[in-house]
Amino acid sequence: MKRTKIKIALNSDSAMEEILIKGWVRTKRDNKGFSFLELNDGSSIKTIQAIIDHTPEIEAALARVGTGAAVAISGELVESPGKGQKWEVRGKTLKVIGEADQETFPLQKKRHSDEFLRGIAHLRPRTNKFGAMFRIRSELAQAIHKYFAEKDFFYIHTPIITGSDCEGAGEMFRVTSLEAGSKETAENDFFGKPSHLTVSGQLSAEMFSLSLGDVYTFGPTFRAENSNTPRHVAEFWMIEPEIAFSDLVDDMDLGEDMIKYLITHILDNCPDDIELFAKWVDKTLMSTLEGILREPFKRLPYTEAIEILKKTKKDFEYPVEWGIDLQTEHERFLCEEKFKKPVFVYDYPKTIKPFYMRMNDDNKTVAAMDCLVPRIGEIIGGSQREERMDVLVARMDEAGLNKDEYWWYLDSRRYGSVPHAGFGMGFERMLMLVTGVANIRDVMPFPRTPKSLDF
RNA sequence: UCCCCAGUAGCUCAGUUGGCAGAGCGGGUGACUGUUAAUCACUAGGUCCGCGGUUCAAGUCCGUGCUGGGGAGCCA
Repeated sequence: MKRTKIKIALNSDSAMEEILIKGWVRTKRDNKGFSFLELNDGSSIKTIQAIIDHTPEIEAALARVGTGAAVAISGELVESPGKGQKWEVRGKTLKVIGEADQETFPLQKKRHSDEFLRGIAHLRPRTNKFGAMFRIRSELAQAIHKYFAEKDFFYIHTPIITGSDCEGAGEMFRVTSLEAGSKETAENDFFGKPSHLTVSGQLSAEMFSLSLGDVYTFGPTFRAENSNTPRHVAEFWMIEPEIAFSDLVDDMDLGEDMIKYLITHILDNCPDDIELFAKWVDKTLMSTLEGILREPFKRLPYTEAIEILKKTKKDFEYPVEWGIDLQTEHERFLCEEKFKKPVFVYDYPKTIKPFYMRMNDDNKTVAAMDCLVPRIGEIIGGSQREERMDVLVARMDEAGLNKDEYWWYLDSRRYGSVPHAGFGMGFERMLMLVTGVANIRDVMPFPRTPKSLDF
């Protein structure tokens, strides 16, 4: 007989004379003459209760079963006479697939701290919370592809290994095939030049936007920053759409529409898993998400943001002046206190933004935009790209970049250049927004952070 | 990388002016004919993060290192 997934069994319309379920025991309750087992197989957050009468064989099997053990139970699916569940399995046979030593199995029938579970990241998906998390993570990834497919975007696989060592988005990890301690120079390394893990697929994506129109990348990204915060990791996933014949307003429209689509999709498709987070992790989750869906995001030019910050009576640790980059305290004030909703801040001073962002007519600001959301901060960072060859070259010279390294990038402006824009969205930060989880290490299977590379 | 806090049983934590190491939960054993993180009784369980120092005596005080957490910077 084929096993029935627990999710399917629990959704059954009718009783079943024969059923086989397999899963991990969450709890065993013994009575005189019979026992209850609750099984979870990961197909949903719910467990199915099995009741099984004691026989010598069953008792021998039960002696080897505790929390965490993997078992198979065959029997019939019947209406439960007990409270709390519609269906239960009346077991006839019990087979132990994999034992779990109760003296050493670290997961107990109680809540564990997030810190403890991080130390056993290989087992934490067996808990309700992390099982729910990783089902939602899967669904969110699928929703991203669905969203772009519906809008006729093309999915581009940009390279993980990059040869340009100055993409300007942070410290990079070196890639080499040389032995550790080797005195060989980069010319004798695998690629014959320095190579690194990508910090962004943007420059590559731009090339395909200027060919296929609307494109996106969705893949791993690496930053060798020594960041120790609940919002940063060394390896994370980023979504980077790039849209041709488009400006900064189109870019913000896309970002806002996408955030709303993804939230709606998760609320519609993961109600049981989201409920756990709304109940145990963030009591304000539902009102926060519904609030984001309800209204248009605030769109605020940087210059106006500075004026608002200067006018407010709040005592900021960092003084506000036109030309500074917004500090976390400023961003939080704008989206959590002043507007109480997601805020796009746009048209930043050119001095604090990279060379590829499009120069505005004031010659002081560039067409950049950051989307700030409550609690998480920057979830999207993007810009309209500089499509004018002469302006772009001047900006590269200002930044002291070697134009020879970017010959292919400049070619895209030399031949058939068009206005285009794009942004990067942190996939994990989106997951934090959707679930209310406060630490990015708890939305990833095996997070990579400074001084931490277990599993 | 900087600032702050923490590290005691498997987990969560208490531990007084420096004086014999504690609780709840979990585990084990037993009881119980419908339980829901079952209940009840009994029971085992410790490198007090590592190293060095002060002291008759250190979980407790001092120094240092490691690890974890929070805040900041960097950003997504």
